[in-house]
Amino acid sequence: MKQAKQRKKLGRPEGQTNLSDKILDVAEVSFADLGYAGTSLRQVADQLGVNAAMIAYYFDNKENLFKAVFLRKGNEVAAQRMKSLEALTAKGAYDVEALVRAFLEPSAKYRKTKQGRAFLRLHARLHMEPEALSFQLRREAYNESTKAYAEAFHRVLPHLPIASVYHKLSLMIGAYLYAFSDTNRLDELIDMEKKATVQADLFEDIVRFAVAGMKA
Amino acid sequence: MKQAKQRKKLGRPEGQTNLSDKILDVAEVSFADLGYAGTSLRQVADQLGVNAAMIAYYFDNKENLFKAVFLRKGNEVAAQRMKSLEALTAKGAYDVEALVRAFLEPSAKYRKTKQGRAFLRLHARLHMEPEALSFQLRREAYNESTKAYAEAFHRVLPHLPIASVYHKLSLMIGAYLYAFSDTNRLDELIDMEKKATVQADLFEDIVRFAVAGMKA
DNA sequence: GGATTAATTAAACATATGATTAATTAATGT
DNA sequence: ACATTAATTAATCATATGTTTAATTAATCC
Repeated sequence: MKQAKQRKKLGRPEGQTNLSDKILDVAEVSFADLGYAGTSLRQVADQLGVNAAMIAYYFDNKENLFKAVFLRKGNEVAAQRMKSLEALTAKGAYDVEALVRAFLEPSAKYRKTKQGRAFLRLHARLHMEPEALSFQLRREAYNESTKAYAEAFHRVLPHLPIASVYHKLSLMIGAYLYAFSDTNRLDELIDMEKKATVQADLFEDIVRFAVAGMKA
Repeated sequence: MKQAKQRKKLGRPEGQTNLSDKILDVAEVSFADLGYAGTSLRQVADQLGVNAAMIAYYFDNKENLFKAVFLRKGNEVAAQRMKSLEALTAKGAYDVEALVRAFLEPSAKYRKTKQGRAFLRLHARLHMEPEALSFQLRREAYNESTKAYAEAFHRVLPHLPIASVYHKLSLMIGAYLYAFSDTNRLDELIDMEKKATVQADLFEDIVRFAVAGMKA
């Protein structure tokens, strides 16, 4: 028998709840699956069994919540990319493949958890949206590292004009965004019998594809 | 001085208005720029200076309007892809590059008009959304032609398992979706001085990148 | 231990949304 | 010419939304 929606006790609860982190997690999944406009703050709060005003309490408003969700992991990705690039630079020598791996690895790591995959879906959506907010957030999180990688690629592909390096980098980005978003319907398109063949390694496939594309 | 919002004449207007096509056009831009959930039917109607009930009159409801918008050009793309593939098959011989061109050309053509570019933005968004409606529409529009191309690629790349061909095809799709969506911020990232260098041909860049990736 | 601050709920606000219905006018069919 | 059908507006419905405010309770500070 379904228990009647019991009234919660008023006022501050005992102990600590870590509510603001929980809000980020639930919102991340909702933004990933329903998008920014499709996400209702009330529904996010309901999933946590918490009053909707708590979102405003911790994050002021919807836009700010979205920023917090995106930048939480977005900044991590950018930082790890920069760190790997600096390591390669310090080592003195790198090639196209090393750069491709260093660029993609931070995102690839998120594929291992449910919450990480939600971020990757959200991330892919964000990149296909022309809204000002999306552009602003991507600028804030990624401008620095993307420019650094473009210059690094330019160093190992000196025959290409820098504009062409950016073009290719963005083709690589499109490819991995789609692959990591889990929206490519591969499961639907590949017959079961044939699927066993190559469960191989999606990541290595992407690296091979991107390396060849960059060098072409 | 702003003219007061004048009341429109009641009843059927004289002549014909082609309203249902106009609704599709305006909705296409709105879905592209604001997404499905972010699009308000009232705002679409307002842009046309028409009552919101007209959308229900022609398209029943929002979901149905979205389907109509997407399938209008989505089915065109699929049909053109199939036609090109049949032409290649009839000719007897084709290679990876011919297949890549045949697959991408129908979408590339839409880049020439404002309305076509709106479709490409909408199209890219749709592909990164995990919602059931998106999957259903992509299935309806693209399953047949995508399978046909996968088999054709398999014929010219016989050493690759079919599952791997699908993987690569989907990487190529991710790349072109992002490139044609005009959300890749290339204009922002490439400095003005450097931009003049290669305004070259975005389409040829994509073809080179994708051909190399498929063959890799 | 009393005052202050932090974390929570309940209630309400203003507004926006997708959808439906009834009335109205032009076009079409007979 | 008249009846029917097509295309439109105005008004309304029910509901959902993001946000704000006041009340309430626990934790922390002095």
